[in-house]
Amino acid sequence: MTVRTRFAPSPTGYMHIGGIRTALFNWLWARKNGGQFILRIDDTDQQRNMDEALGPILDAFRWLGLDWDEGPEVGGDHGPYFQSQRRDLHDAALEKLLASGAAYRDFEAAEDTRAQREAAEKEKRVYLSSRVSAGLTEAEVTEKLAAGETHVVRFLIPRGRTVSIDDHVRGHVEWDCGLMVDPVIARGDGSPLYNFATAVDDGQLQITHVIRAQEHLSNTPAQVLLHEALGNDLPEFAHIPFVASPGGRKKLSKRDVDKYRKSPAFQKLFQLGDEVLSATGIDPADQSLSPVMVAYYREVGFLPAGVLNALARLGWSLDDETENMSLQTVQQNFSLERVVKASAGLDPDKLMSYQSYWMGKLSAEEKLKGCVDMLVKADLVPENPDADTLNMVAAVVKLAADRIRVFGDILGMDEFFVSADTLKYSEKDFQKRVVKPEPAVDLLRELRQLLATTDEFTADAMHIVVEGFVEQKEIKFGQIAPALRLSVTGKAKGADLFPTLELLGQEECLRRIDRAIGTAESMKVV
RNA sequence: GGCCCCAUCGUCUAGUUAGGCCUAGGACACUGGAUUUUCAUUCCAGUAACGGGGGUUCAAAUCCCCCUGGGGUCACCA
Repeated sequence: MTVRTRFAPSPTGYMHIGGIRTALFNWLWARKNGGQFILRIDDTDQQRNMDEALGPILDAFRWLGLDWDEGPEVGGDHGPYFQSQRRDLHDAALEKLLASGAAYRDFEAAEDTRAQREAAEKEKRVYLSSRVSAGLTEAEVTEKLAAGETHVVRFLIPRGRTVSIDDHVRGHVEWDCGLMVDPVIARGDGSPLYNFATAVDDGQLQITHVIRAQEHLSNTPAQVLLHEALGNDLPEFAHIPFVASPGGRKKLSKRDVDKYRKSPAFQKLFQLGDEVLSATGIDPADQSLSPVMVAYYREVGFLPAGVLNALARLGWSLDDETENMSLQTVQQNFSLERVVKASAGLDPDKLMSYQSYWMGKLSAEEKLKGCVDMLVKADLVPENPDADTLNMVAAVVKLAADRIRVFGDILGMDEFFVSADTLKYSEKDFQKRVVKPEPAVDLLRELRQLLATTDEFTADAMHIVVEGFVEQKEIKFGQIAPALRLSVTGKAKGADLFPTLELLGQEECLRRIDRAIGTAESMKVV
C-alpha cells in the first residue's frame, strides 16, 4: 500500500517552527517510502482573510523546499483540501453514525452537562456522560426535533472495552473506554468538531500514517473508535515529541516570546535577530516575527538547509555521530523507529552551528546573492545594483569569509556601504583606542601622510608601510593598528585590516582618518 | 485532580528492542592552549551524565517493581 501522510495546519497567519518540524517528519516518511505527502487545511467556519492566514504557511513550505503532492494550489484526487469545503463528507458520515446508533443526538442543556461535570469533579469521581438522550425513542427524538430543540451529536463510547494502538514511537498504548466521555462530534448548528472531522478526512484521504505531535496522543482513542465506527482502515500512528523551549521542557509557544527574550539560551539569537530585523525596517518588538516562527529565520538570513538540519536532529538521529545532513541525506535515512520519545528543546546555538556549516557550503554566487538581497532590504545598496556595486559586495563577502554565518551578518559590515561622514563609531572603543591613548591622534596624523603619499594602495603595500612606520617610530603594532581600524571602520573588530583598507580605497581611507582625527580632537577639548 | 506520556553530560543525542564490546560515545555550548599582530575560522586539550530505592542476574544505563521529578490533555478549539 502506498504510504500517505498528511499535515493539517490551521490557517493562523504564521507557521510555527514546531509545526513545520511535524510537517517535515511527515514529508520525510512519505518521501522515504515513495509515498504521498498531503497538505490539508483545517480551517473552521469563520476564518479571516484566507490569503493572509494561509500565505505564510505555504511560504514556509516553499522556502524550505517541502513540496506537497495534494493540497492547496496543486489539487489532487481526494479534494477539496480545505476542511471547510468538505462539509458534505462530514454530514454524510454523521448521518451514517446516527443511523447505525454509533452516535446520538444529545438534547441535554449545556449548563446541565457542565453542572454534572463539576459535581463529579467536586466529589472526585470520574465524570461520564449521562446519556439521557441516548435512551430516547425514535418518536421522542422526532418530536424534539420538530419542536426545534437544539442538540449536539455525541459519539457513543463503547464502555466496557479498551482501545489500544501500537504507536511507532511510543509502542503499545492503551485506554479504558469506561473512563471516556462521549465526545461531541457535531455542534448545535450541525458543524463537525475536530476529532470527528479529522477521522472522516483522514479516512477519506486514505492516510496510512498519522504522524503528529505527542500532545495529540489523548485525542487518539476517540479517533480510533470513530474510524472503527466509520468502517475506515485504521491508520498507523506515530506521536513524535513536540519542540520545547530552549532549556525548558514546555512546548515552544508564541505566547511565551517575552519570556524567551529573557532566557540566556535565546540571548544571542534575539540579539542577532533584533539587529538584522531593525536594519531591514522590521520592528522586532511588535512580535510580528519571533523565533517561534519559520519566517523569522528566513528574514534574519538563515538557510533552509541550516534550519532543516536543526529540525531533523531535534528528536531524531541518524546514528551516533552524524550531525550535518542535507535534506536528501535525512530523507534517505529517515525512520520513525529512530525518533526519540522525550520532548526536545530547541537549541539556538546548535541551530547556528548547523547554519554556519551550510553557509560554508554555499558557492560564492549564492552567498553573494543572499547578501545583496539583505543589503538591498537594509537600504545599504540600491535595488538592481550595478556591476561595480556587485563587485564591491562580492569583495566584502569574500573578505568577511566565515564571519557571515547568516546573510544578516553582512549588515554588521555596513562600514563598506556608507560614506566617511555617515560612518558610525563604536563609542566606547573609539574612546579607548583613539581618544584616550596620548599619542594615538598624532600617530594617526603622521601615518595619514604616509598613506597619502603611497602610489600603490594595496593590502600588501599598506602592510609594509605600516610596518615601516611602526619600526621607525619605535612603537608596537598594537599601538597604531587598533586606532587605524577604528578610524576607518568605526569598529574594534572586523575583517583583516589591510585588505579592508584596500577595499575602501585610498581616498576614502584618508577621508575617514581625517574625520576620526577631527572627532577625537573635539572630544579631547571637551 | 483523572487519564496518558516521558526521564543518559548545561543542551541535542548514541547506547535500551536481542543485559556483557559502556572505566557510557559524538555534537553544540563552556574552559584552557596553539595558529591568526584584532575579530572570526582552524587545530589540540579539558570539565561534564545513566533522577532515587529495591529486586532479577555471574553481569544492569539496558529487564521488573516502587518512589520522585518533568510534561501533555481533560471544550459545542484545532
